[in-house]
Amino acid sequence: MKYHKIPDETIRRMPMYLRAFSMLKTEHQDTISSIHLAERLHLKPPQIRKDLSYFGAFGTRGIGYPVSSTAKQIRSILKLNITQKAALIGAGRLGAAIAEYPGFSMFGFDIAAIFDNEPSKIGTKVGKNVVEDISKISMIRDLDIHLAILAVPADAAQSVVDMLVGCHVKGILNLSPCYLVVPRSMKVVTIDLAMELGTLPYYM
Amino acid sequence: MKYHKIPDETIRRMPMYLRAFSMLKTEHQDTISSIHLAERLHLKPPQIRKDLSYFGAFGTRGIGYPVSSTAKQIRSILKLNITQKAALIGAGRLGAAIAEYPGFSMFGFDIAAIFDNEPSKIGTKVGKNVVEDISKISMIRDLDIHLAILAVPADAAQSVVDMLVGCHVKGILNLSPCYLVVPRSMKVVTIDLAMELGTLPYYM
DNA sequence: CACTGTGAATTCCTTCACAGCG
DNA sequence: CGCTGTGAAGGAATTCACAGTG
Repeated sequence: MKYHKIPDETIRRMPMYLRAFSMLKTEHQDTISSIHLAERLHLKPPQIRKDLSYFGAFGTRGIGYPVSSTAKQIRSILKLNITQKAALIGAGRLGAAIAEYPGFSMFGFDIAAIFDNEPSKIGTKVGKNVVEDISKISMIRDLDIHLAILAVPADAAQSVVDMLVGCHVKGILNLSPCYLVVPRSMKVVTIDLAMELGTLPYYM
Repeated sequence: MKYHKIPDETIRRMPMYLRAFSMLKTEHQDTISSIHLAERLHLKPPQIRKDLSYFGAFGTRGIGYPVSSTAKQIRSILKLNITQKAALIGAGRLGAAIAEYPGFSMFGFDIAAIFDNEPSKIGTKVGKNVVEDISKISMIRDLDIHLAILAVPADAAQSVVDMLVGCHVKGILNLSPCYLVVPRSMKVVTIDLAMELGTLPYYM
């Protein structure tokens, strides 16, 4: 295919595809057509074919996509073929839930450090990590971590982000309901539970 | 303005606007222009003007939008002017984090019941509610609750949803990484943390 | 005059329709 | 034949540009 800018929406769907292919693999299915994959994911078949074709021709005509090798391809496109270390900031209830969330490992994420500012939490174990004092946040740089998950109160989020900039963090998953000011080199994804819930009554 | 279908993306942004206007109100600002609001929200001014204009002419030319009355308008558009009761299914770590999440009240949400299937959790207090046995899920119908938040393991999610259909639930915020089969009358929003995190390394 | 409100233009994304291939 | 891969068509959302107004 000749040059095309890859739509952001396509990138957003790639992890969906990765999850689907991973699950198919555990089901010992070795190929899947765009039609059947579309059914699973509530998408249209041409959508899937076009999305995947941006990155190459992974499928076999007449058959479909080989599960195992396509999963591997997607993993390397998303740079999830190498373990991605992430730091978790905030060891409250939400932080603890995230630390023990089993779903990250399928994508190759590893929570490699946890920080909090509350003395009573520092030194306790959350998931597999011991909570460190936020003042030791430069550990993130030393450990060569480039991803952070923010599970702190909204009014603390920006000041934590400013620290993370200095630690060479490149991507943030922000769970606070607030807008973060970051350098252009940093990518932020914000998830705001209340906002997502806020659209539902409109449709009911 | 003549008839226009309102874009889904506009609906998705409305809670953002509501949050922004609510915050402006607590800051005692009484008007805001689309330019300044756009700066706060990292959007473009015409986007905001167009979004709001789908629902009417809330602004004052030469001045901007009146904070208090626009907030009220958005709240009623989203049907958040009346308290929306929600049931929380799953009282694990994630469920507990959600039960105590302070952000829901700004949007008028009230977690009115919590359910779990684990005997050790039933009867304990999480947030302001006592955890009920999932077998009592029909309480949802009796309490006239039409929203549910799903914080259960992925393999349990579909079976819970099937029960919720019978309870006349109309909207679900699903926090499990899975696709739910629901009747057309039901609206589902799924948030998959790992998937959101999965896009970040690509951009780094 | 400074801003909103809005048709028109543009950009972006999805879907179609079919050529091409195993 | 059945499915992928893909230009082209279509549709949706964003942005522009400016008329309209307090």
